[in-house]
Amino acid sequence: MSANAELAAIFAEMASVLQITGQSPFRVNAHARVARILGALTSDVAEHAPTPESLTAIAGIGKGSAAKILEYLETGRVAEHQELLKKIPGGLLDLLGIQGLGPKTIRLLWQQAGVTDLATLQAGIDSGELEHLPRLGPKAIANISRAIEFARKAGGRTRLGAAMTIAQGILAHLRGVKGTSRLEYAGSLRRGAETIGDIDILAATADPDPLRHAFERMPGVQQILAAGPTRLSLRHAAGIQIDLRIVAERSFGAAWMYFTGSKQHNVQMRERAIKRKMRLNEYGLFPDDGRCEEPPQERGVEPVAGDTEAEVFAALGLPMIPPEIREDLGELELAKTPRLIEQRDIKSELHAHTVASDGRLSIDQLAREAMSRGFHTVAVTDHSAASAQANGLSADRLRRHIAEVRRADRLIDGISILAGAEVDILADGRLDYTDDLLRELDIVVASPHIALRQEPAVATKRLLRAIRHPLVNILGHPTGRMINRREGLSPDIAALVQAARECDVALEINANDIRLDLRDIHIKSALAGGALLAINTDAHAAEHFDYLRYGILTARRGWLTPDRCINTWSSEKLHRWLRKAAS
DNA sequence: GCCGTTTTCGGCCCGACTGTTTTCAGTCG
Repeated sequence: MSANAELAAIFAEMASVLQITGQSPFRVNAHARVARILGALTSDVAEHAPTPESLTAIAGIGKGSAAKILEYLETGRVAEHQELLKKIPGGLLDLLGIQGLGPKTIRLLWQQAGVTDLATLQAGIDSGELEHLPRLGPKAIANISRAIEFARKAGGRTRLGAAMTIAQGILAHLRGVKGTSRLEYAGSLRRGAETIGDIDILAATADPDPLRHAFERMPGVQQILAAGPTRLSLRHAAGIQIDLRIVAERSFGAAWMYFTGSKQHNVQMRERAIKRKMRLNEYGLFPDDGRCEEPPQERGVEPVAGDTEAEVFAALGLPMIPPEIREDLGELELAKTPRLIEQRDIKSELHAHTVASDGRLSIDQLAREAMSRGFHTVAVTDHSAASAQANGLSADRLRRHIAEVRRADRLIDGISILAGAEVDILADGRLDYTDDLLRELDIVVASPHIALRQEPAVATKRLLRAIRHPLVNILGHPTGRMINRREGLSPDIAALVQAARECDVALEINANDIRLDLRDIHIKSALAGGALLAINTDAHAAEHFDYLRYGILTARRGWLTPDRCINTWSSEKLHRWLRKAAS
């Protein structure tokens, strides 16, 4: 783990302990915010010999946190963190993850019933002794019990692609309900986060009842968690919570903005409204008339904006900020939003497999699928020999495969088919094919598949060696991580970026939603460091081309503009770039 | 704990819903 990630974990843990021990919520927030900031930094906090001044220059980090960061960099620990951990049983921190259990209740359970972890909580529920605690009746206990069961079964956050599929199904189901004029997904799903905690759906209708009934009775509903007039919340058999919020059409923009978040972005937006003598909530942006006893929408105050998100942003003097970058990471300081990459900008697929290795498509089928997506170029990049589990190609098989690709390229009009390979980066950084063989290819994607538990320094050296190989064009899924399955490598991204820029190698954003590698903050680092990026689906089947949307969402989260992505280039520019690398 | 075109002290976003409550605390997003 990088210093940034370790420090982020320390601050997050401190926030949790402070919460359970009943400290000021503002102090808790301050720690949580520092954790978030550190986790999203694009450069290593240990670099450039940080000083108290350089650290407090970062918004949200004050003198106290700066001192703790420096203490960690010097000694490898934060004394106050260690002290805090002694104050409560470690198992209590796990309980914060259970839906419906907050810090106050956890403290109550601990101090008055001796609950110290998940096991003692479960025992307390089973024995019935918790029901005698103040504010905890049979219903509350039953809810906690079901939440534990759900957390155990669901096993954490849902992958972006899986959540998107569920959300589309629900939208399709609700779209048929009469009177519903608008229906959209929001939340972290709309922001394109790599994993989704719950699916947020927003609807506008003049007649909420039919919609509420349709939502509660749709297939897969396991438990209704809340069902008010405008907000419903339920658990779905797919192992994810789904929230529906119903608003009037005139509030849709403000509500969509609120429901899309992120939470921290919303806080910043509302504070900005206050500074401008206005008040922002999910019903609209209202002039502040100084009366705060009742919210403005309930007093018939005419909103300044609210129909559309663009209106609300404009009324606050902001450009339309794309959902993917609403993370309170500097987006409100923009005078003009960068033109982020879009799916229609993509004109080539440069990493795809055929039946020659572990794909399901022939060369011909792959080419026609790419053509149907409007691409001018597709690269056939089957696995190299070391990937035996993926039926990787020996040198002889690759030579015959190249000939077949060239033949297909001659026979099929309308797209250029490149002969390439996804060549394994061996544990020491050597490539799995000889230079003579690599020289016969139009494009080389070099990727790590084995030895993915290497120490960061070893991994960095290994990947740098691959980037510096003169015949490599793209570094494929650089960390090899698989979401919810394996962590992958943690190389020094800044070092990879610098080498990639010097060697004119593109770093891949693998669009398969189990990979999404590089991830958003790495993309930001790559942009800051001047490296090129590629967005590839790593298709093994026709439908895998659909992964592109997840690659695009991730790229946008990294603020990627089309010019820096080689897949947006014209055929001429792309092929010139590839030839230049070969010469 | 952090921050400052009203502030170096006194603020710190805003609303929906539930359960155990006779008026609201806790949780969530």
